[in-house]
Amino acid sequence: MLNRVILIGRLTRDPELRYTPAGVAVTQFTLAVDRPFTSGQGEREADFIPVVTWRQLAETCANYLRKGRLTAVEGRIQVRNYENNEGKRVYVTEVIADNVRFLESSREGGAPREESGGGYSGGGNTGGQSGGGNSNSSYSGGNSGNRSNQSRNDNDPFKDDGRPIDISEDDLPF
Amino acid sequence: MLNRVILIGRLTRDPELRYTPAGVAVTQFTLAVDRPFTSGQGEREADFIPVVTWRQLAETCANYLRKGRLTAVEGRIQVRNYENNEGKRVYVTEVIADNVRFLESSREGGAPREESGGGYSGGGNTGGQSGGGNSNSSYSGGNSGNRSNQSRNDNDPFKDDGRPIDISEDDLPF
Amino acid sequence: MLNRVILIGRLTRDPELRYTPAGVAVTQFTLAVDRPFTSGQGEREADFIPVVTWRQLAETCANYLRKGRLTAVEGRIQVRNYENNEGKRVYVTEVIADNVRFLESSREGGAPREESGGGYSGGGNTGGQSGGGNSNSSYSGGNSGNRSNQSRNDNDPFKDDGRPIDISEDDLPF
Amino acid sequence: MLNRVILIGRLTRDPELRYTPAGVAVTQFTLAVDRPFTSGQGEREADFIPVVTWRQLAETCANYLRKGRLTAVEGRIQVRNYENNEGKRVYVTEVIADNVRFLESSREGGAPREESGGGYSGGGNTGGQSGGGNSNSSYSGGNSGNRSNQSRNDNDPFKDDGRPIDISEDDLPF
DNA sequence: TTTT
DNA sequence: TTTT
Repeated sequence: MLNRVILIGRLTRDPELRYTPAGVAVTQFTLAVDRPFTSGQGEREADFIPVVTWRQLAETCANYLRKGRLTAVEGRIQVRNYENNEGKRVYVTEVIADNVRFLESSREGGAPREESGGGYSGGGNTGGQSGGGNSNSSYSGGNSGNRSNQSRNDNDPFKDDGRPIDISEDDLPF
Repeated sequence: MLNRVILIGRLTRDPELRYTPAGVAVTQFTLAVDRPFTSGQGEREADFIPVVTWRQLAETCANYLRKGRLTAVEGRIQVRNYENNEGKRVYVTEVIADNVRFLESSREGGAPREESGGGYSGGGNTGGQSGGGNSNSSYSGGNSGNRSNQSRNDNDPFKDDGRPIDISEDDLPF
Repeated sequence: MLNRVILIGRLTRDPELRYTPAGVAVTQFTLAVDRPFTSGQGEREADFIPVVTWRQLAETCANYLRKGRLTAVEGRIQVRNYENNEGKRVYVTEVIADNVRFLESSREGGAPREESGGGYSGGGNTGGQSGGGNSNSSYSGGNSGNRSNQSRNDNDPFKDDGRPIDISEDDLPF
Repeated sequence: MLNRVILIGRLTRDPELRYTPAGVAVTQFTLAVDRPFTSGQGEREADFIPVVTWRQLAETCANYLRKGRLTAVEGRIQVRNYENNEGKRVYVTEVIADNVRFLESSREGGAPREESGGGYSGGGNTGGQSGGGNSNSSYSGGNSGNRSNQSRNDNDPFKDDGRPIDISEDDLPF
């Protein structure tokens, strides 16, 4: 009845933009969020949390987010499952974001911006923050609750095999 | 750097209380949280989100929560992983709760209270809400960020096989 | 850049529904939220937090919420200010809710339902939870960030003097 | 029963550190949080939200936060009230923070660091981010729910008149 | 002015 | 009284 998540962390890699067969944009990235304590061995650990955005917000994330950037994400936890090759049910947990804030612009922290062989096909993702400079931009997406992209396991309908995402149109609740 | 989750949903089963070898209480349950929209087929779906509590809060949850009860949970997302029998890395995502609110007392909604063959060994979990009646109780635990219990997959160090949880003491960050 | 509030508490009175001159519905109520600790004198205290909802969500809240009901609210903090009669600036802080969950239906807890002399003019607020029984209902409003209603001080443009709310149309950001 | 706020915004001024008569540190600052929409006149507005931190977290905030810095805050809404000189009840709403994240280090954005005549007496607030550079620091305080500092109105027991805060010891719930 |  |  209520499902709200807020995360601040850094992208572990450049975001991946893909499109459903119907042309709906989906961007996936993983946020490394440091834990607020150290492990028994005194090491600082992090949780690596997969995040999914849809439509306009997906395009914006693909254009402006990069590996290493500090980012705030607001959304809800979604648990989907599918049957893998061995007939075993696999559970995938992701945060479906409806609000993403870019806490670092291109000029500041994070990894150096390498526009090269990114895995995403959004095109035109040059330019960074138009106004540039120190103003941390922020974009927020619609309330679109959604199915989501994830590419960890075999037989995953969202697995990235180079082809468009294979889901029926009417499985998309928008 | 920031990781906050708030959920309201209903327990899918009675909670399971177990103890680490060092005697630390751990309670696991799953919250069914209805999605705020219907699927393409017009069905109302839910996310089933595993929740873990530790120590005093674990005891209280085991004592007062039951299948079907409406419950609010505050915590953080934790992603842990382990290698399964086939040498494959398995990822488990859970909400480590540090605050749980019982939105229904024994008298109200939820499933009827059946004290019988619960899977937990906490003992003495009778009594329900002392004052009972209409006062929704609420208990909050320490800040204990923690390793967690989960019992879906083979080789999971937290899998419930009847024996105490098999983790090294110094893997427990408290 | 990010502003998110989640509250669970009880209504201190029946909600008040009013309309802007343009006919936009606004409902105001106050949530009593118990503090998680006791005061120096050992008394349990509460914060009384004003909540404002707009449009469809306002109508639904006016119809289904009543004094004493346990309620969850999601929204953002808004601070508005105006000059009072003595030329002093007065600050008003409210939670603008975009999501409200009714954690108790009419049958359960809360105060008895007295439809009588309510201060709101929404009309037709009979019926309660259609399906009734144990299913806690929940309604969520649009993303409408908004100016808001409040009736504490003199000269407050939102003060309830029986007449419609006196604000210019183009002060309403929707 | 549940009261959680998460904000990201910029300090409108340097933080103010003070001490209760018992020597407990209290730091107050205001966060400017841009609204996610524009006003009827097309202007981007902000909410100015007062934040209060206590004890160790108060010291850390006074040492490392400065006007203009992008900051994340986690806490709860508190509404306190007192009678002013004219015998009128005044309500003060603040966010009592238990977790503050410094999203910009001294090197990056924000106003230039002017250590001079700050209004706080914490002393030794030199050094900035030790390691400096790109690592955004973050400090989290205890669960201390607390009475709080604020200096807007006459007769406010927390008003800053240069002398220590005038509250009875046993009004401090810790 | 406050809820249970 | 407000930040970028």
